[in-house]
Amino acid sequence: MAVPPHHPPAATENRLLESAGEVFAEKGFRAATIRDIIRRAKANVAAVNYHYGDKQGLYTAVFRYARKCCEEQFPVDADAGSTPLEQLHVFVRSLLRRILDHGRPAWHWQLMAREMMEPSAALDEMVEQSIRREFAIIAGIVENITRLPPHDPRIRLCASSVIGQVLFYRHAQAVVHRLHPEQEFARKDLDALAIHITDFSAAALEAIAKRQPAKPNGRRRNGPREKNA
Amino acid sequence: MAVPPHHPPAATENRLLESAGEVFAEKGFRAATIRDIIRRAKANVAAVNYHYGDKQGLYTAVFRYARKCCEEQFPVDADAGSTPLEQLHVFVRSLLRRILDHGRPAWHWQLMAREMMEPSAALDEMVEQSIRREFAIIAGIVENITRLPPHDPRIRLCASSVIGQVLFYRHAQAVVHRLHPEQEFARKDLDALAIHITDFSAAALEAIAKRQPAKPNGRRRNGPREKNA
Amino acid sequence: MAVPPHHPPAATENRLLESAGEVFAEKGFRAATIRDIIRRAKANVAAVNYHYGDKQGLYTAVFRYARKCCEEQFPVDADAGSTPLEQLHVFVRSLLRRILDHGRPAWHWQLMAREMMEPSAALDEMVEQSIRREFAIIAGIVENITRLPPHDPRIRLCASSVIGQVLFYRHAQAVVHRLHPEQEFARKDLDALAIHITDFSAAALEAIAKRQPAKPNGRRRNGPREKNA
Amino acid sequence: MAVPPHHPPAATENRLLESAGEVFAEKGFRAATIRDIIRRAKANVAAVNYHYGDKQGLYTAVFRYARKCCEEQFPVDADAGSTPLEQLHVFVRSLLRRILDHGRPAWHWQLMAREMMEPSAALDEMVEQSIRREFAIIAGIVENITRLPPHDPRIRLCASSVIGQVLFYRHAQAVVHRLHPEQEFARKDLDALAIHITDFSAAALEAIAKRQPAKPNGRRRNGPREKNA
DNA sequence: TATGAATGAGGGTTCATTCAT
DNA sequence: CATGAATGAACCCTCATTCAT
Repeated sequence: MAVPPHHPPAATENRLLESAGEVFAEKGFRAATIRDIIRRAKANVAAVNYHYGDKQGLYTAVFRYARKCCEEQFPVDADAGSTPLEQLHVFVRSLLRRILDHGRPAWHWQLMAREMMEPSAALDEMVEQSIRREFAIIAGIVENITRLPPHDPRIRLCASSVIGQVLFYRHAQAVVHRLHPEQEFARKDLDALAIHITDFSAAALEAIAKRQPAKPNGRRRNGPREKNA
Repeated sequence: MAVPPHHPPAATENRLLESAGEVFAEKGFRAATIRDIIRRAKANVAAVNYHYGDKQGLYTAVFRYARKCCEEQFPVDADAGSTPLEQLHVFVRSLLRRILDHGRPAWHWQLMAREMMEPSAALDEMVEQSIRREFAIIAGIVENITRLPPHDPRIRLCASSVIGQVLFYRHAQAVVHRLHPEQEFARKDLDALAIHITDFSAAALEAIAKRQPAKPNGRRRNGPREKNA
Repeated sequence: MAVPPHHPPAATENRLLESAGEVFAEKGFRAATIRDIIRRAKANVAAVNYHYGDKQGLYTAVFRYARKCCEEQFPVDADAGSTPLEQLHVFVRSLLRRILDHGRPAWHWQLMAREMMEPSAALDEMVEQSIRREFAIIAGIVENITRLPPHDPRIRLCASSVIGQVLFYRHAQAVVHRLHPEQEFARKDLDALAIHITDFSAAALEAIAKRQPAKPNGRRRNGPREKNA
Repeated sequence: MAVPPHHPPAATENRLLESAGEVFAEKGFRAATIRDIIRRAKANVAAVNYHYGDKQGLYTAVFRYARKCCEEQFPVDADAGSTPLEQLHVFVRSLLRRILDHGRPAWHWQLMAREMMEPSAALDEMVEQSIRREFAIIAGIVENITRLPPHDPRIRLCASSVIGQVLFYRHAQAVVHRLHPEQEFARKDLDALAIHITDFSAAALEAIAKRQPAKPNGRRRNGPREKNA
């Protein structure tokens, strides 16, 4: 007979994590109730405290679990795409799919969005363990396209501009639904969105690139005079 | 002489709205407790119920109050700036200041961000009463720059791209702080940010314009709406 | 010019008493809220405390008001009816109408019923000021019919039997409605009920009367042997 | 040997039911406070919510508990007593004891009285589950004594007259105490009362019987219902 | 005299957590 | 290991009452 697997009833823990992820994402940490979670997981009310100490412990466990799942499902392939522009496209499309596609775990990025708004210790871990790396990737792509010097602060700004365009559809999804009900978020719609964001960003970045080689002689705009031009 | 006002007109109500705004923005609707709010407002537990019916009533009142303040403080001047590019800059800078500058009420956009993530009836009102109008403004600016036909869906996408870049600093502020602690958000930093976003977006929009079949000087939506129809 | 009436704004007090009577009768003392009362009376929230000290004060005032109204509307005519049996009929019918007829003040006996179940100081006053007199009347009638000696305890029992049959339709009205939905309580139904109760009681009382003159030789029943007769 | 029961089976629940019964009977549903109940039951505030959902749930549970107790303590023996008159006596005495004797649960009929005055869903259940059956019993007895045809409405009136005499001492107990302080309610006093009410009612019913067109010995509804239809 | 804003005690309910089994 | 009954703190809300006007 084969040795029984390490933790036969780890099944309970997994169900707990899945349920907790869904509920936390749906309702937020405070509004989520343990009883809601254990009901979905068909577990006992004491199971949470038994396995994770308390509600907070379950929450952080959920985050680790989510990151693990996410990494397995979307391995970071920094060099997908042959040209920088293609890399940009792949990056944008991948991010867009991850945060909006109804794939598993669907609740991961909803949790992230919540954490961004109301950070807890979980966010620190998230930033260090994955976000920083992701940001470096897009920064690298931006650097390649713009040919800006490696530590030019504009790289950071441009990377933020790219990411901001993408995250908009997660953070402001409710507003988009209300303003433009015709906008859907099926796979093909996401890919169309990715193309737009890529084009938009590419044009901007290439404009910067064009100003680059010639060295900063380009007249920088100071902004319009405040009132009467 | 007029009779002195019955009470310092609704002093308690105003204190309540201010405190509630802060607490709701900080903790969210659920997590915010009435006791916290009335403690800050130096009011009584029952005051909320008396003036606003219940917690929910206070919440919507806070939103209306915030919108009123916001409109007084930042009157919509759709046509500030002489050229479309300047209009773009004014719009971006103004939005950035509103959502990040610590003007009064400082908590307004934090509340908005929460509503976007977890919409309630308050968001519907907000969309209809102000967001839709704001979006129309930036869409108009985009239309002028790109010379796209009025209802081209790309206008909506581009407008979203612009707004997304701005909102990023509100919604993902916590992440930005952690990734780039050197980024500050004083007035001058915001203005620098506005310049970047404007430049980035302008380049992208002008690239689109260039691809357009130079439908020559279509009437620029520029001057004030004709007064007397 | 005639002197203005004693209390011109006694109108407010009257509206207050009327409203309070209705609400107290409907919901009971505890469940009735001052705000409910003043809303119906179109009065101010402080009016109750101003005029009657507190809720309890209003309650007792309502009772006095109710008794006054009742006495005006149904003056006690102990000697209505020429024969004792007719007196019995008049008494029963009158009581039945008072407690069930939808006349003004409709809520008086509902209040009484509540007080009987959960006595307060108001009941003491009510007993001394009217119930005792009413009971003496029916006791007198019973005495006349049965020819029992004036202080025979059976008089009290019989009077209670008569009254019990009548009150049943007020106190157990809800049950009657459920058990016998066909039973209605319009004026004519009440009068039919009165005839039944009178007949029923008269037969019982006359049976006692018959046993009377012959002196207590009638075998008194001890009740059935407990199990096997 | 069986495992020892997990807990003293629902000891808390029973204490809760008993305390709740007392408090509800004393103060009524609205005025009764959960905190009062749990204090008497030496239980926790949340126990009520845990076991019964909410206050209302506890209330209906109390009613079911009371009925169960009552049925165990006073099993319905419709045919106790050999003659109809003896049956009448047994019925009256039994009802009187149940509603006034301080048997367990002492508060049951006080609750019932409250429900009759201010009905809730609990009354419906009570009517269907026990009152209707009880009323059928007394109606059957009345039918046997009066020899009225089975569905004669007078049967219902007479049964109501009997029950009304009994319930009077429950519903108007407070008035009786004030009017006739000498009336006591010990076991022997109740039995004396029962004799009076039986005699009073018997005389009335026999008078009706005498008026009946001697429809001779119609089958007396006496023996047990035939077993096998 | 009459008003309505303000108060504070206390109500029902919810919830994370613990503990004996 | 796992359970479910039990706990107590804290929440939102209601209400009679008061006070300055």
